[in-house]
Amino acid sequence: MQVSSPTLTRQPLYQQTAAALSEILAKTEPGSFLPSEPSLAQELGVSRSTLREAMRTFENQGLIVRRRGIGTYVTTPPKAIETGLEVLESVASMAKRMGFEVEISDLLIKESKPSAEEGSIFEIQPDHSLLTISRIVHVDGIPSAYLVDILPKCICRKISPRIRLRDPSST
Amino acid sequence: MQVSSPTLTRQPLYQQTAAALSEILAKTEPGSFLPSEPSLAQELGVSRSTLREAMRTFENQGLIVRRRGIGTYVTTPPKAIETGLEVLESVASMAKRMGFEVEISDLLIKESKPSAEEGSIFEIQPDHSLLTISRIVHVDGIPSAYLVDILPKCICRKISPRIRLRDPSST
DNA sequence: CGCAATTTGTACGTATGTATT
DNA sequence: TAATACATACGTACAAATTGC
Repeated sequence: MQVSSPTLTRQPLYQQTAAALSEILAKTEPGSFLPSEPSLAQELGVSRSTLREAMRTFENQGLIVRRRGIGTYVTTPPKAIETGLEVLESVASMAKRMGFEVEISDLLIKESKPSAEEGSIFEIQPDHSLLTISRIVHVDGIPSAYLVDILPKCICRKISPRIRLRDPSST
Repeated sequence: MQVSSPTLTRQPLYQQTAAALSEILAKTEPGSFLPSEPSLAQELGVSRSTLREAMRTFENQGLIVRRRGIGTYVTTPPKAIETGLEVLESVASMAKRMGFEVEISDLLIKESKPSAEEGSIFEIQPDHSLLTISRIVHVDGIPSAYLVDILPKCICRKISPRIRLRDPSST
């Protein structure tokens, strides 16, 4: 199960490996484990580093889960979809990884108080603030996704300590 | 500008490097270039691989842009925020990278026809379908973000060829 | 136009750390 | 304790893109 002939280098080896890996994942029962990295690498004829680079994609997408000391198993897919979507990975990073040109436009950040529903989702007090971040992702120039993230302002620091909002009144 | 003493290994070296790099980024004028990877690596006292692993975070966040043959420069931040937020990287991958436990719940995928506004955003025909994907991201068990992605169904295949929707009527 | 220098991207091999069984 | 599996880290080499000569 070699990945490709060494002479054809149109695509990076790790992407070719990802393609081959994709077929293996498709044939693997959800919940069951993949072979170990060394054996998989040997089977595909690539180094372990390259294999791991290829696996990275699927891990980010949440299609596989890797556990130190245990192994790597294929995720049980969510009910609504057959194989994974970008449940974990963002559309932007996914497209970028596949070699497309990615641009962000219409970035908009709003601060607001939670509605009743939002309050129940996040289990926060009504006086806490929510941030709503929306933007449009362009893939190779065409608008391809409209993304909205809603998250408590307090969480924001935890996840991304570098964030610093300007005074909203100045916009 | 060494990253840390070699004996303290509480945190992976590339994360310590990311922290050090973060300070460098903060002191770097937006739009200007960083030193080359070899020199930066030497300055920080780590290998180029480790430095690149550290840079990966910021690249995914869109804080830096790397150009082969040119160099790496710091992004001009969007108007609304002082430093970058997860404009490119999803909340989930960011949190995961920082070592938090990440779970996805309440995944919901709806198919619909575009509204007038949505049609103008995506520049598609009214008979094309839109997919609305929503889910809640839990970081270390607490609900931390509500994410909504809206994208044309036709785009979906391009970005994520592995997606395969089930018959909506069966849900 | 080609050629060389610079810079990031990819790929490999090896060694060691850490978690699980 | 030992064996296994993934995680991290290093060094090296070459490929590919860009710039300047």
